[in-house]
Amino acid sequence: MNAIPTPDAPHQPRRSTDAVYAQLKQHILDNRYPPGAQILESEIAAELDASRTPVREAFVRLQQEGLLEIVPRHGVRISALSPSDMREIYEVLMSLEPTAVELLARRRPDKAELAKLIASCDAMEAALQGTPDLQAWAAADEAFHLNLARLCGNKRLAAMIMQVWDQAHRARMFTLSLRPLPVQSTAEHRAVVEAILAGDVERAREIYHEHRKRGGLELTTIIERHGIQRL
Amino acid sequence: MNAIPTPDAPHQPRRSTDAVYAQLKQHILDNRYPPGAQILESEIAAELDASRTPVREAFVRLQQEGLLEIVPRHGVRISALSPSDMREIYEVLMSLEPTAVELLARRRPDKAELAKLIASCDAMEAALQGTPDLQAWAAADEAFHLNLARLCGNKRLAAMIMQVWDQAHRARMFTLSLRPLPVQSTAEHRAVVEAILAGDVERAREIYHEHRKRGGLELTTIIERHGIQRL
DNA sequence: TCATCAATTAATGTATGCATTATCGGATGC
DNA sequence: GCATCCGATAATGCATACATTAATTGATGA
Repeated sequence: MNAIPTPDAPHQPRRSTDAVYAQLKQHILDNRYPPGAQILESEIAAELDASRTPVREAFVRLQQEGLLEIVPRHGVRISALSPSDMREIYEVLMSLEPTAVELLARRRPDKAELAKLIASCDAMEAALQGTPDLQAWAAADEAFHLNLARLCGNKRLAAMIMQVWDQAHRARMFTLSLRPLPVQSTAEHRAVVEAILAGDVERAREIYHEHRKRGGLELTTIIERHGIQRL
Repeated sequence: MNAIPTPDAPHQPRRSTDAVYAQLKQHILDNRYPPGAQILESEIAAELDASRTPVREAFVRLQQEGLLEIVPRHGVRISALSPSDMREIYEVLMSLEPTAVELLARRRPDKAELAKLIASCDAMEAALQGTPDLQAWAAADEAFHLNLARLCGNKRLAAMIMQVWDQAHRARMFTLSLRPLPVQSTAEHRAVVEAILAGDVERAREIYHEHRKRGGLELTTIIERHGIQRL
């Protein structure tokens, strides 16, 4: 009779599908499967020690996230980003991320709530001291934006930001060493946090919008200058 | 006269998964499966005359779209929207849709390009003449926003708008008869089109933002007044 | 009578087999 | 020599069988 069995303890049973999904996604983000590459169900299945069924389910999930494309009867292809795709991604981020900042700023969070953001700022600054560690900087940058999305209080918004962020991950990593040292970018992050703490919603939004706009421009400039067509 | 396998024209093989997905989605949007309902793989499979495999794939896709939830080992439940979910959805739309309008307006489209939007405006006005036809109005409203998303020139942005729009579909239908006659809303649509034609990017964006803001406020008011918790 | 627990039932998760179809290679004809 | 066609091969799409685990029911004892 009880139609809704609400489990009090949502203990997560290990599903093969989840493991395959997580590893496959990691491999794509790590550029282990290069963009445009065609991959086979059975290869992945053998590699991850699973059958084709969970692999297929993972494929469907990753397709929805835009990380690969399922071409019926042709197999699966890792998504490659064109310059136009990069434009799309940055347009979306320029829309969503300032909104996330605004939502967060409106809540008037205290320093404790922003601890992770502040830590990311510290890490970014540390990464630029002395010999710049671009990998470390990128990781801190990513953590900043991830936590910002999480903190905004809107799960859908957060999920959407993280989705396009993931889509652009490889492109960001690729252009990391081609762009100027992200000193300005680091300062902008710090300024956003301060505007949030000061309760200046409009300023926080504005700084962030400019930050994203500049970042997008920088990236597209690099792409054009190097004539990159797919990444 | 043999069919030469043209690499650029992939004739779409009819996949069972796609059919199951489309029908299942339609049934959810039509409220045939009520929110919160638990559904069984085998039931759907029998109903749509397929095996469980394509049904499961459709489930995964629909979960990614937020229309249902897969609770491991517990089955599948049709998503129910809480007032908080509605807030989230409108926050996302208030962010994305004005951006779509802005992108479209910047392109300086002519009347021909906006034909579908103008037709939707006409249809909305016609639906309010004499005895109001709310169903017809809602269909025209939906067509307007859908085409706007398509026209903005950003596929990712469009997909995101349509996704949350679908999530809110049932709630909109439910509250359709509870809200005041959408005369103001209809006028705002027309005003947006005119601002786009006039090339006034900022005004188009502003009108649209207010339009969405007012719509969200209206809906949340209704939800609160009626004490609706899930829909 | 109620609570607890074991055994049954049933549904999900996974593996595998089968059928369809795309790809590739070779043979044939011009 | 080149294009075309046919057959072999292999990979996907779907169906189904099996394993695992959750829900249910009945029995037992307090």
